[in-house]
Amino acid sequence: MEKFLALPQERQDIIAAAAMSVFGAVGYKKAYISDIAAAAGISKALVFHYFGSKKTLYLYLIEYTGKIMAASVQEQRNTESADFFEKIVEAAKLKLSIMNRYPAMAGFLASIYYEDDPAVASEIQELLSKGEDVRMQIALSGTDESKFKDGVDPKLVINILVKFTEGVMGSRLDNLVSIDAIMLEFSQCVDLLRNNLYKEEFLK
Amino acid sequence: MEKFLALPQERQDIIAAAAMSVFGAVGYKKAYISDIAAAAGISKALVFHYFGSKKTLYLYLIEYTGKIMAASVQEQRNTESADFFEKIVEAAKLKLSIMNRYPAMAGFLASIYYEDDPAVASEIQELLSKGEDVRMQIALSGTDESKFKDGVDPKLVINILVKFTEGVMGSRLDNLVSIDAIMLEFSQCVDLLRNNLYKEEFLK
DNA sequence: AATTCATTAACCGCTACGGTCAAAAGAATT
DNA sequence: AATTCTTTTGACCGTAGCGGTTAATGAATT
Repeated sequence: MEKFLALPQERQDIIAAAAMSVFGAVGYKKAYISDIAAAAGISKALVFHYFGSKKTLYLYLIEYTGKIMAASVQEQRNTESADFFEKIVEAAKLKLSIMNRYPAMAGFLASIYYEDDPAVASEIQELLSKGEDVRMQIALSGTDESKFKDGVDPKLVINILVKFTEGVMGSRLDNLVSIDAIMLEFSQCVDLLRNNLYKEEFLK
Repeated sequence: MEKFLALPQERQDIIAAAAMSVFGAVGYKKAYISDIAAAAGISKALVFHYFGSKKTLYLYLIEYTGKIMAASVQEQRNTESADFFEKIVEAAKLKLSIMNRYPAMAGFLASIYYEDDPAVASEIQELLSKGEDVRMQIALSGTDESKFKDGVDPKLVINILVKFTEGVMGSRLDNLVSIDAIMLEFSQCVDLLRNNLYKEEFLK
């Protein structure tokens, strides 16, 4: 695997993205090295040259994504936005930026959760315990309920925002709209909600 | 295929669900009859006895789901709710009820969209042209903009609701929460939005 | 008991998988 | 330009397992 790590970063990204994409789409067993190689635009033999075996590649990806997730959560902790809506937006921005750099990662991480092939099942638990979902951590942490208008249930607002965010993230998986456009739209929507759900006096 | 159609409905449902689930998860080529048979709790040979070939089974499912979709859209047309929010709720209810009866159908339909195996590619266009997405039809049809408060952009509201709905539907795919609970929560959220985004005089 | 029909285990030919390797194709060095 | 060294691949191997068939099993019907 040293061979692979000696490659220029850009090349590593291409290959890792191809592998994550294929593994994520069909799971460990049905993810064929030939598919991954084709997606990366290299020969099958070269993949084996870099990683030695399919299992090694898979485990490398788990470790790799785990590190990125951990670093992201860390980064999130540093931006201590006070306001509830701001937190949501920050979390979404972070996740979108990750998905921008590693477009296939979300699908890969999701697939790990369901993977049950005995060849790799045991090694998976490790990552799962570490890489908690970013959004939930943010959304569920101390909401300042007093800011909401009377009659507005904060739990429902959280639910709307979480599901809305999931919907936005989901739509990103396929299509071709730019990150910036999505993020702008997202911010506007969140603003609209804040403007109409917060009491007047808390609108900045 | 007459053999299959002669089966009790419940049995047909089990087998169709298993097939949709596997096809939907991994696509036509990597969906093995042995996997489908195992998921349905029957032998591989029996699947061939019912359908003759993998392709026949696949095409049958496309036709089958197409009919259900068409019937649903029809049913939707009959419930002419006047109000925008009500329309959203009605559409979501309809889709949830379909997903309740045919849990694997959403995934299967989604997968059809990306299917590019030459063995079945041509036959797929047929369904795609017919089975337009239910939500969009509803959401984008004549919105009564005048009801919204000043400063509330209806496009953003539609976006929030569509993405929120997608998020709700997506969460349904995995977990075990009951349809009713989801639907109740969903209605509450939509109500909350209406109560805060409509002008006072339109809140019934 | 003979007939019919649903169901399957065992099988067949063949595709294509994971993995190897010798050699082609480039770079770098002399 | 010849030589060495590294990167990359086409062709190959053994084998797992695919789509599909068939003979046999068993339950029900007459």
